[in-house]
Amino acid sequence: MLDIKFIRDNQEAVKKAITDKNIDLDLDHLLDVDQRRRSLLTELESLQATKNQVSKEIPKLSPEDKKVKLLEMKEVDAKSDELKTQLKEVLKEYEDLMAITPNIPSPETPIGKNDEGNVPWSYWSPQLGQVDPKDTDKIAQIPTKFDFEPKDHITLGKELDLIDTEAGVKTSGFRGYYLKNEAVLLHYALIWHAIKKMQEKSFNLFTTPVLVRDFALFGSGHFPFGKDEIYQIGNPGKLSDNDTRENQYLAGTSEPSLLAYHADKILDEKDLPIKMCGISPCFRSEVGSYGKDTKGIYRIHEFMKVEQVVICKADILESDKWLESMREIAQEMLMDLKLPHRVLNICTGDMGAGKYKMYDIETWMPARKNYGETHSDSNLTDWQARRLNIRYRDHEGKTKYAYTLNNTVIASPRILIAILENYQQKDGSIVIPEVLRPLVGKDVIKKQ
RNA sequence: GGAAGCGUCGCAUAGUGGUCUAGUGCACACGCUUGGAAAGCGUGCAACCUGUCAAAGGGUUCGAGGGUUCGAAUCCCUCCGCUUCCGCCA
Repeated sequence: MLDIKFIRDNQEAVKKAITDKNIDLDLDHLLDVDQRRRSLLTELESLQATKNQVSKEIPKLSPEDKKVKLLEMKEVDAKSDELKTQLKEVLKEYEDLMAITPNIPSPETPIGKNDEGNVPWSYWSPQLGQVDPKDTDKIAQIPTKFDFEPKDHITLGKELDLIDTEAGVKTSGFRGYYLKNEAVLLHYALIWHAIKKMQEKSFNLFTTPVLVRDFALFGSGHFPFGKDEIYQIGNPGKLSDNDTRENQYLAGTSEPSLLAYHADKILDEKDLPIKMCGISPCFRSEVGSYGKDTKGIYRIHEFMKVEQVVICKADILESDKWLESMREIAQEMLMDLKLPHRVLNICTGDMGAGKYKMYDIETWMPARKNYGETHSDSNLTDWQARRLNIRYRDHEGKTKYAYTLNNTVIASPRILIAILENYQQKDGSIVIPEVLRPLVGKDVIKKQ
């Protein structure tokens, strides 16, 4: 959500954001609705003021004057009923339009229509370290080299009895899966490694509700844009269509729950930044991507994620700093695992309405012969905080909307694809990344 | 599933039809005081609409909506949310 006053004062910038982010919104229409909203409010409030005034005088009036006044009031009531009806409609439209008005992207954000407009920002491999995105020779050397034909994670998973998608589909439906044996150990080792890291970096740890209310998903910006992506639970025990009790939803990430933890609060500037780390199962319907990634465990309906969220004061420079330090944490995870990866500066068309600046981190997945998205780092400035009413009192005693940011720490089992495929050996075994060996309890996964 | 209660300006609380222009305490900000601090004293401290360079000023808002009434924080109805107790249960 943007401040309506900001929208009025910065129409060109907002229009540009709408165009660059491919949002279906006519800003002039919103401004027109806002104008009507305000004039109706003004008119209604002045009628109310008249009524209040008259009500005060009534007890002092003579019976005749009273009668006259009461007749006048009948007209005022009729008029104000009419205005209320109009206002209700206008307000509904206003709120719907405000909800989809995008945040202004950062000056460093590339302008582009879709993911093809994303710009590589840096590369990393265990051999080369940090690689400049312009150094094409070095970039070509980043992918893991094999002196044999590498297998994909599906084959590896089957041969080593680690992943069973056939049984998963039988039980759960399309995109179902079971993890087995060492894959289970790897899965939880990754999560444990991530949690411990976040605690060392003085993030507060949370297990979060996955079953959440509408407001949390609206607040994070997952509604109304990504509503299809979210599983709706409805009201268990709902008796009829007239039962208007709130629906509940299965969140696709712990971000909404972490943010909603501070909804409707006025924090103290001294308590900022608030660093939160959430661990939760995540559910995604993937309705928009039926044909994509239909094999294996790349695109699945349920997975586990360790997520980082920062709530900081309303300062672009400070929030930029947090975006970078959250990116570094995510990269540190991949460096711990010695996985080649790259950071993309996400363009306007691929970044989502609420975002100010966004990086994706993609990890090398040999069988795809490409990088696959494993992390997503975003600065939303005050766009989410306005929706969730997360404010703080600054050193002058003024209340301001806070800035919010989020990034993945680790999402599993997708990251297992990179581990299994990059760490596979000629003999069909898989070496376990060094940092995870103490947790998994062995060095290599071999065929029985 | 059954029963009862609650929702007031960041927090806590007062207010049960006109005196509410919503009081008080805490927290917070500024000032006075002080060697410095605490305490004390004073002032300020909600959102929105209007107005303005900014302000002053005016107006609306007591979970949401509707009703009764000349007049509602207060009475009635519906909804939303919360709490407690009983039952069932991992």
